[in-house]
Amino acid sequence: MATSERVVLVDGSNLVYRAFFALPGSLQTSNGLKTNAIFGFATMFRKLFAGKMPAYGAIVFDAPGPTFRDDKYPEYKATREAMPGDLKAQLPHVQEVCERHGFQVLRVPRVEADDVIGTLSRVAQDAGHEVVIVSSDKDFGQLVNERVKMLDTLRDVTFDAELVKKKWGVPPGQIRDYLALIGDKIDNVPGVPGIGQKTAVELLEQYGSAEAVFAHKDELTGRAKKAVTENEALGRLSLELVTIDQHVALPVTLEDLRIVPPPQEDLNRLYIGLEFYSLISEAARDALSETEGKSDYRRIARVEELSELMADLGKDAPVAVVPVFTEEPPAITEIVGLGLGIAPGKAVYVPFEGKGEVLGGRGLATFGRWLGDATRKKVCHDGKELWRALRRQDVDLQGVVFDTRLGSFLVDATKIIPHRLDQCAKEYLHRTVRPAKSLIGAGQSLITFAEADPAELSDWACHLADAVIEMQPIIAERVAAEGQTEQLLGHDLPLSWVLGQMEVDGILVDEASLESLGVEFRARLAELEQRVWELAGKEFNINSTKQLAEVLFEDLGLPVVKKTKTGYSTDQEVLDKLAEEHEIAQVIVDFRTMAKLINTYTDVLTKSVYPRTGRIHATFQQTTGATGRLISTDPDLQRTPVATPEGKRIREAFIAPPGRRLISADWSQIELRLLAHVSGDAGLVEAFAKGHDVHRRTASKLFGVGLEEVTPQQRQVGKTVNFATIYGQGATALAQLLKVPRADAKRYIDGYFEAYDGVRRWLDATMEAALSTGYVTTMLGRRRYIPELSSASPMERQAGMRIAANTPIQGSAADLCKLAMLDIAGRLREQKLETKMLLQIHDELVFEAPESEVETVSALVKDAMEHAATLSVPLVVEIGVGGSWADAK
DNA sequence: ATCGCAACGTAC
DNA sequence: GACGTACGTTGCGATC
Repeated sequence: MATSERVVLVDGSNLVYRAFFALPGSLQTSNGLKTNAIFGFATMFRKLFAGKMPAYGAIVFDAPGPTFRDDKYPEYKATREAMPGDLKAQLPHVQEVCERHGFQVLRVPRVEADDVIGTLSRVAQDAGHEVVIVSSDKDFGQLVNERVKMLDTLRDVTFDAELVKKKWGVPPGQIRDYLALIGDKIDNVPGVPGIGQKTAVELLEQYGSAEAVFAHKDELTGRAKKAVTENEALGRLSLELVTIDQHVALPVTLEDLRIVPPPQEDLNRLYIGLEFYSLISEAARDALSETEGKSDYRRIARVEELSELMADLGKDAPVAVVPVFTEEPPAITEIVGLGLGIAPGKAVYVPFEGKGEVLGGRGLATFGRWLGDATRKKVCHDGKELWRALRRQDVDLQGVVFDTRLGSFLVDATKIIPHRLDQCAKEYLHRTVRPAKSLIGAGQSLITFAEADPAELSDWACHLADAVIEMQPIIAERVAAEGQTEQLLGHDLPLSWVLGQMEVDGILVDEASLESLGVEFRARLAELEQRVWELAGKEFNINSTKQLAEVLFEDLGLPVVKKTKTGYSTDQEVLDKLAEEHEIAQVIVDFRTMAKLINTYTDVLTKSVYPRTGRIHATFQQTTGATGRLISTDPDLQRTPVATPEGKRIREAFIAPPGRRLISADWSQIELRLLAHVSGDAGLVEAFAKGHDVHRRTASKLFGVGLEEVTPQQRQVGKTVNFATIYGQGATALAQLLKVPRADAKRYIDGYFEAYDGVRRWLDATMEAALSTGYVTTMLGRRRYIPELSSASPMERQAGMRIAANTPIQGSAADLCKLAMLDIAGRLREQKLETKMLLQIHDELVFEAPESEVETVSALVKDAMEHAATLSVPLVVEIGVGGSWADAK
């Protein structure tokens, strides 16, 4: 028998309809031809060929005229509406797209497309081929087996027998019975009226087939019995209608469907006519890589092969290492396998767990020697994530010489966020990587990577690793061109390991107190809810701003303070105003506060605790914050409440274990000090140099009073105006913030720039430089490009200006903190201290220290943070120590 | 059912 | 028109 080849059978009308409705009608050529359905088809071909060209293929449509089903049941498909004109007009072009991919278009008179596909599928599998049916129609579920899969290209889900069962509740062998029972609205198949999806699944589980259900109708009970007894005839008819005939006579043989790819130029010409410019470049690139030779992807099956592979791996050229996890991080997952990108087009997949032949724990232990060998050079895309996962398997990843994710961030932080591998492959290689969804499904049909098809998984991992090894030199060159190589290799890459350690260590949480806090808050929430309902005179969902607005502004007739894009605003500011009018407003504010604490904090934090350690192991994103700030996710610990008494109680649940203490160290007014430094403003620098209260000083200038005469209210204004500068705020915003007339706010701003004219000059210079170069820089020379500055919209440009004002300050503060973290991590290591750095909250670092180290570490940390950089103003760090995070502040 | 967006609130 | 950087919740309409 010939070797197994791939046969792709496309359910033409299914795809054409779905593309038509899924893609916007705005997709059209300049002369008005709608192209959404055509585009859907064209992108499908790109997806199909992303792996390899199938050997055979056909697109099947229904031929006009009746079929045997219509003879049998005149109402068949009778309810179907005529094809929309916009779609009909696209059909000839769809056909052309198919033909120029080498696919035949089949229409067989008196035979429905389903039966053509069914028959071809049988012929192909009998010949030993692998069949892919492209459709989302559940009818085809009945054809699925070992050799036949069903592909939903729009959702990127491939159905095998297991997924069919998962999705519809019955295995492929029972799909026709299932459909016979429940019917099919679209095709107007009646089914057995009275039997729904749930009952059908139950009946088939018990009896195995529709036929058997009919045979045992007397044993049934309740509604099912009545339904089956009364409608058996309809059920039998339905069974005939939904059964795909796999033995129809066809005017073609499988061999007639062998794909002979027409010249690429033909397709390009067609795409140019249809204005599918993005696909033209794709096609041209695909053609190019085709001429460069086929990719060499393989899979390691035995440990012996592994040893051979490891011999010279990464000795000279670095190797891309791309992990496949059981499920998508950041959930704590295990490593399923590693893709190794050895050279462009050449990759290997090393499977440790999962389906098919795998190397198991012994394989990982063996390969761990290579992973831990610092002399073997590796390239990662997010090495921290790999390092962290390997740590759980007792492997210490060493020898990472480049990280494409960190590199991409330094090339241009904001063009793509958060610099995932798929985004980067698109940006730097113009390559679309196959989405994970296509291997593991989504939603209800979600499986783990360990359960994915081994051949596909291997191919996918090789693709990813290939992308990384091909991206590396491109990104390295761009990083160098931006002058960021030192930043990458000297700061960001080393810092990633420090962050990884922080993530692995995690912060200890007092779960019991968090939970009792939750119970208490919930009780209070219930009371507040009752009170709101009482005052409103009815029960409603207070969380719904829509319902709430209705109650406030329609039922109670309260005055509308401000509006949102879609209706009335009910935010804090509005409620504060309404509190003067009606008691309900304050209760709603309290309700919101309580709901927030429960939903966003107590509940989420409790769920985030990792049972094995009793700790929360958040992730620190290094490539998300546009200014270079670190970002904590899963959970977001940087937003742990601190302002209110209730919020503080949440921080009390973050604790040190017995014999240890938490140390919190935070910079005082880091951003204002940086503003003083970068602007060199004499007054501001002097204020900090002399240790004056800078908010008081600003207030004294604004109000023209002596430092001693500044009232607390005036100082508050000074503080707000100081911050306004950092954020590039205008008079309107400041006025709202201070609740003063806009004219007063304007006077404050003018007064501010009069008092600190160095700041004004710096802002002007920064703006000028930004406008001419298109970017701003931070202390360490990191760049942020600001495309908004050249926008046609004045509003966008204004936003660009604010970004330009803020980024050097916020970004430099981030730089400073990263420097301090690197320094501290190094010193803790050198001095063999047991203290662990756990959290970074932008200007605060939190440590867990043994009692005996508290004094040493406090001094060490203070010193490192205060001398992270030499500025024209002193840096001041405040240290707190306590048993909990709340106490340490 | 699933997805994306709006509104809101929290931190620095 | 409006305050820079973020994350994450709930609700809700649209999608298929």
